[in-house]
Amino acid sequence: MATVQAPRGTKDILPEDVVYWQYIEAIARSTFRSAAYQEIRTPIFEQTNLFERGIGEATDVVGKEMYTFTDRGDRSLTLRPENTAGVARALIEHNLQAQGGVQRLWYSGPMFRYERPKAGRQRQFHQIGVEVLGSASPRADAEAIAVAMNFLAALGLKTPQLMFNSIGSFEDRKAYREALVDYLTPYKDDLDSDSQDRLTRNPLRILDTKVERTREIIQDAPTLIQQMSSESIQRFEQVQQLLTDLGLAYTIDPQLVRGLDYYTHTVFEIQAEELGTEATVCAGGRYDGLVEQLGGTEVPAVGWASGVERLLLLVKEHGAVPAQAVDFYVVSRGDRAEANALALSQTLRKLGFAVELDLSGSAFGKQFKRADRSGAAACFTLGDAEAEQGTVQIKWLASGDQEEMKQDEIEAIAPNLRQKLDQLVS
RNA sequence: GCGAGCGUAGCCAAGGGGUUAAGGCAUCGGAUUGUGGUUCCGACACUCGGGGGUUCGAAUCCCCUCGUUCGCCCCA
Repeated sequence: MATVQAPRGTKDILPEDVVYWQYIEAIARSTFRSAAYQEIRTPIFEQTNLFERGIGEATDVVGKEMYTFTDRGDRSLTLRPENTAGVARALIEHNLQAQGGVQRLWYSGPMFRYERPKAGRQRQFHQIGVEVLGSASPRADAEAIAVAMNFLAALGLKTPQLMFNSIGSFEDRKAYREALVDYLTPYKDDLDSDSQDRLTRNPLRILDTKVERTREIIQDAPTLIQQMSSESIQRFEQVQQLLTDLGLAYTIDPQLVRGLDYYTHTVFEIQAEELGTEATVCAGGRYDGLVEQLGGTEVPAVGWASGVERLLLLVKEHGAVPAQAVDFYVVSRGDRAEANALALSQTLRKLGFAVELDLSGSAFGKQFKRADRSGAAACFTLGDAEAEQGTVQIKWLASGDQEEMKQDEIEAIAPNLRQKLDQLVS
């Protein structure tokens, strides 16, 4: 490409799409407010080792997807590939847990992963997520999931499927990893090459392979739940009970393993069938060890993140986010009238109206055409005659009714204008 | 990172070696020089993502490259 273009896997969000983003963000805000979550904003880049320590060096995200660079001070920095590590870091750094009780936080912003782009997957993408820090209660898990479901429901998504599993404690997983490796090692040569690789790096991921032969082998492999302590199993059952009590339908998916190392116990995904391969619209789980692993005290936590681009695909499909129109459109022609029109626009704006001023200087007919298309309720017209007499024509575009008034009366009749606008809306 | 498809105007597109690159939407101008939503007329790609090659001749064939889409991997 000879001309300039956005980097691969990034996208401009143009005004016609921004209305959808604002819609999603507004619903997120009100959903989180209703559950007493507070917003937190952390840096878009962090020290590289935060992610290495938090997410895990063996993960794909850290191993091959990070945007890492060295700054002028020779520091290794990384554009955040997710935000849980950053929030945990902020919690530690500002001693938020010392304020006692539970920290319920939410965030929204861009994340970066070096991946091959496709529909619903970009290199710069956006996540809205929540983190509940400081509670080990199964109710925290259930609440976080419930809030996620509230959010998706409020967005009007009809078919979110909640997939749910427990991957036990770190100890459970360690025991399971050994059992799994013991079981698989004799079959090593029969495994696909990816899985052979994972046998040493990340054996749990072999479970969700799609390779036929490997699937056959893992059919009879030991299961995680067999290795889980009775406490872990009890915890798993408690969360299930709570979800059931809340009337939330879920499917237990024993194959569900998250890609990041910090998860413990509860893991879940919410999927929307319509999206095909990139169907996961929200994912998360419990991460009891993360804060401690990053050098903080022991802070049990649970959270999730939702991909805004994917939500956007669904929300757009369901249509119907009203474009916001201006209240008034101001049309003018002639030097004095045009100057008056600018001043009038300002007056109206200061009175609280949304006003678009036509700057074209073209024929009144053309300007009216634009007034019509702008969706404004009324058009204010100023020409030579009005400039001469200090008047302005107000035409209500739906009815075609036109009235004339003095320019300096506008302030006085503002309440009437407001009233008319409100009537038109209802 | 691997395999495959696609790339013609702001948008949706036809055209698959022969020279004027269909059509629709949008936009702009006019009919209507101070009054809109309809209608009618007109304008709107020295050029087919970019670079190179084959050919008398390339949007059409070949190579490279960039972007995108689908599958794998992984993931929100």
